[in-house]
Amino acid sequence: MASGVDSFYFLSLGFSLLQVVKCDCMKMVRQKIQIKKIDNLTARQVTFSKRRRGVFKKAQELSTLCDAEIALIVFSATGKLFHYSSSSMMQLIERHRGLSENSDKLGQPSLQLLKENNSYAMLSKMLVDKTRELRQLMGEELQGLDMDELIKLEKMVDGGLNHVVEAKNDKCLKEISLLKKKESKLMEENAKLKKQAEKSEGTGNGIEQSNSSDCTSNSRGSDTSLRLGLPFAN
Amino acid sequence: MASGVDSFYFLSLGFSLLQVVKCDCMKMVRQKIQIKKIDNLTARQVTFSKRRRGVFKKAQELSTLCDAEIALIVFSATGKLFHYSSSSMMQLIERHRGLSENSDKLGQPSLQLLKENNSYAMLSKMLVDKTRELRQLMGEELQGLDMDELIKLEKMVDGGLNHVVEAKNDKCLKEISLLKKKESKLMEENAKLKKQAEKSEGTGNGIEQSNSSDCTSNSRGSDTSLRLGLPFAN
DNA sequence: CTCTCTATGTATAATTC
DNA sequence: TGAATTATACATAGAGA
Repeated sequence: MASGVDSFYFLSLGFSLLQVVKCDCMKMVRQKIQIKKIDNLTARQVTFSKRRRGVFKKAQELSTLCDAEIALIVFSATGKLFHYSSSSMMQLIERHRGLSENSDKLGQPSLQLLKENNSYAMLSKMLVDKTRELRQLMGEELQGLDMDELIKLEKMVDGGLNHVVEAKNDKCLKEISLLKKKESKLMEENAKLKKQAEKSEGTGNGIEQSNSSDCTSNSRGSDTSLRLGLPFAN
Repeated sequence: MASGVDSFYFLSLGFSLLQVVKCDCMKMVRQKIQIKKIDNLTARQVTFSKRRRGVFKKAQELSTLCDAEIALIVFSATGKLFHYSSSSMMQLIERHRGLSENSDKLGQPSLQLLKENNSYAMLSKMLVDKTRELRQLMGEELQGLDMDELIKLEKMVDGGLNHVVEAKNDKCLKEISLLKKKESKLMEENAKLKKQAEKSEGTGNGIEQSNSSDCTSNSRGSDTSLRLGLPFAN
């Protein structure tokens, strides 16, 4: 209540000031347009270009924000094609066909088409089911479940989590031990080479060559080892 | 120039007034949202339904204003279909097919069938993918994943688990409070009946009957309440 | 056709019922 | 669910380059 009154006063004040300003120096007063074909060709083209971009943007946003699949096809008055689809246009179109009313009307005896549509619809349904299952595992769309089902679901997800963590830890340990092995092997090799280099120090020119060639041939291995090793803080 | 300055003052004044008003009685401050999947399921559904309507409206307006032909297909995350087309969906789709890719025309008589089979195969593939995803969430078929993927998977499953547990706890608490309410109501009733029974004690045979019948009819409710209440140690 | 700029119309996020 | 409300963010008409 109070807020309504307050903002009303504010708006009144705003508008009256605006009016004053307007009388002094404003020329453009944007009209509220009505939705019917724009007469002026140029204006129509400009509007088409602007609004087309707007619609495509909105479609993309909807697809991203809400995890929806969208296909959008636009033909300009001159026949130019613009289109967008969040995934595969063809797939979306076919899915649309499969789900919306019978695509081939008038008793078309296309048995094969019928069959395909049928099994297509079935496949589609399976996909929907799987998707819902997936979403429930991710903790969404849970409102229809009762306590027993929720507990069962929790156990499933918990079990899954355990498996994943286990697999992760295994992989982690394996990678670590593998890298440690590589490390010690390389250190060994390194030490050997250093010794060799010390021996040949007397000749005076063997150092550079052997060092550089060794480095290049081994650098990939040791680099990888170090890079991968760091995150585990060992 | 002058207009710019004027309107700037106006805006300043407006905003400062607005701030004052805000401090007094405004609560809602709309945030600028970023375009990425909305986490909260309810919010996502609400946004989907709002923005979907918005996109469809924009599409219609574009079609009317600029004499364009438009087809729009939207699948919600749950697989529900929404669509619009300014003329015939089929016709637009066919036109799109004809123009978008002239890959294999000329003498291919089963072009349509081919494409349908194609998308059928694609749907099949999607199903396979979803199934694998499902199995991975359950902690199976993990051997192909590297550390990064495993960590990502763990986070996903963990998040899912949290959601499920949360939903379960909510449901549980709700059931408990409902049952407690029932319990107290029944106890009240019970006490009343007991009093009544005491009054009629003079008759000599009313007590037993009323007590026993109350207990049996209420035992299920209170038992459930106790059993469900225990895990939360309250 | 594209881009910019500004003032405005419109869509919509957040919230309540 | 769906329907309001409100304040804000965003889209876009109109004009010019």
